[in-house]
Amino acid sequence: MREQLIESTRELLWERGYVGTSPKAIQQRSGAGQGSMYHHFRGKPDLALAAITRSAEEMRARAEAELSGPGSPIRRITAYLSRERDALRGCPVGRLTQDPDVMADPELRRPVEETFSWLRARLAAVLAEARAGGELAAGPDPAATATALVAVLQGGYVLARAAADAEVYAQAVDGALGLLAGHVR
Amino acid sequence: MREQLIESTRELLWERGYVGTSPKAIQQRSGAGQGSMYHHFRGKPDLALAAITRSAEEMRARAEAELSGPGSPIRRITAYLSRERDALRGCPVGRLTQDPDVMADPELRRPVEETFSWLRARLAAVLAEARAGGELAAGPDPAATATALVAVLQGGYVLARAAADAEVYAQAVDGALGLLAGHVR
DNA sequence: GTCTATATTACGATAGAC
DNA sequence: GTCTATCGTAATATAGAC
Repeated sequence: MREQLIESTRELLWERGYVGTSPKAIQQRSGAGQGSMYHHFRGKPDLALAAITRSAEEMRARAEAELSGPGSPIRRITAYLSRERDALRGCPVGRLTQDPDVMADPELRRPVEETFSWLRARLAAVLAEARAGGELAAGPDPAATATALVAVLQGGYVLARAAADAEVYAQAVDGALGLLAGHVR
Repeated sequence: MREQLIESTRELLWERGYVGTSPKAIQQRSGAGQGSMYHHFRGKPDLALAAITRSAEEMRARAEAELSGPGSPIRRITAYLSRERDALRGCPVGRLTQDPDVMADPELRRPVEETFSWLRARLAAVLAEARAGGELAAGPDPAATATALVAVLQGGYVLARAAADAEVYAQAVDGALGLLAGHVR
C-alpha cells in the first residue's frame, strides 16, 4: 500500500501539482483509506517528499544513462534532447517549480534544486568534452549552452501545453538542434 | 474597486496560480469585501478571465513594441531576449500552463494559447526577415528557431526558480544568444 | 455597490476500534 | 495496517439588508 500511495501521489503531483492535490484524491487513486495513508505517512508533505524524491531520482538516472552512454559527446547530447517525451504532460520535476508551497518548503524544494543543478552541470561537462575533442567549435560557452538546452526542454513543455500540441515541443527541440548544428564538427 | 480586484487577482495568479488562489485571498489583497467581489464578477473564473486577459495583452504589447522597434532584425531579437525580467517570479502567462483548471477551461485557456502562438509567429517573422536581409545564415529554420528561443525564456524561468537564482535565467539567455551568434552576419 | 449572515462542500488531520 | 468517526478550518458561493 505504501508503494501505491507513492505512485499515486507522483501521478497527481505531475497532473495537478502540490496545491492541486488533496489527500482525498490520493486515497481514491491509490485505493488506500484515510487511516492507511496516515499510518504510512505523517501527512501530505511527508508523502509528497517521498514522491518527489523518487521522480527526481528517476529523471536523473535516465539522463545519466543517456549522457554517459555510447557515442560521441554530441551524439549523446542529441540523443538526450531527442528522446521521446510526453510533451503535454510536461516534466514531473520541472512542474514543481511553479508550486509555491513546494518552493517554500526546503525539504520539498531540495530534490528539485539538486536535479536541475546536476543536469546542467552534467550536460556542460559533455559539451566541454565535445569541445576538447574538436567536435564542438570553441565559440559557445559550455555552461551557458547547457543551461540554454535544458531550458529549451522545460520551455518546450510550456509551449506545447499552451498550444495543446506536442508537435510544438518537437519544434523547440528541432530549433535548438538547428542552432547547435552550426557549431558542430 | 473592480480595478483593484483585477490587479490583485493578476498578482495572486502570478504568485500562486489559479488553484492556489482563493476568493478570500483576492478580497484581502484588494481590500474588497465578499459582496463587492461578487457584485463585479460572477465568481472566481470570471475574475480570473479578466486578469488573465489583461496579463496576456500586456505581454503581447510589450513584445510587439520590442520586435517592431528600431534596429536590424537580429538587434531587435537580441533586445527582446535580453530585456530585464523578474526571473524568479517567472512569466505570468506561461505559468498558467501548469494550472490544470485553467487548461481545462476553454475560456481561460484561450488567452494563453493565443499569446504564445502569436509570439512564436512574430519572432519567426523577424527571423525570416533577418535571413532575407542576409543578417542570418540560411541554416536555421525560422519557425523552429523562434519556438526554441521562446522556450529558452520560459524554461529559463523554470531553472532560475529551481536554483532560486535569477542568474541562471541570464545564463540560459546567454547560452541561446551564443548559439545564435554562430549563424549571424 | 458594499456589508453581514448563512450554506455546502472540501481540506487536512486525529482518535480509537478492529 | 486498515476502517470509521469526528474535528476545525478554508473554499466558494448565495441572500438579503443597507
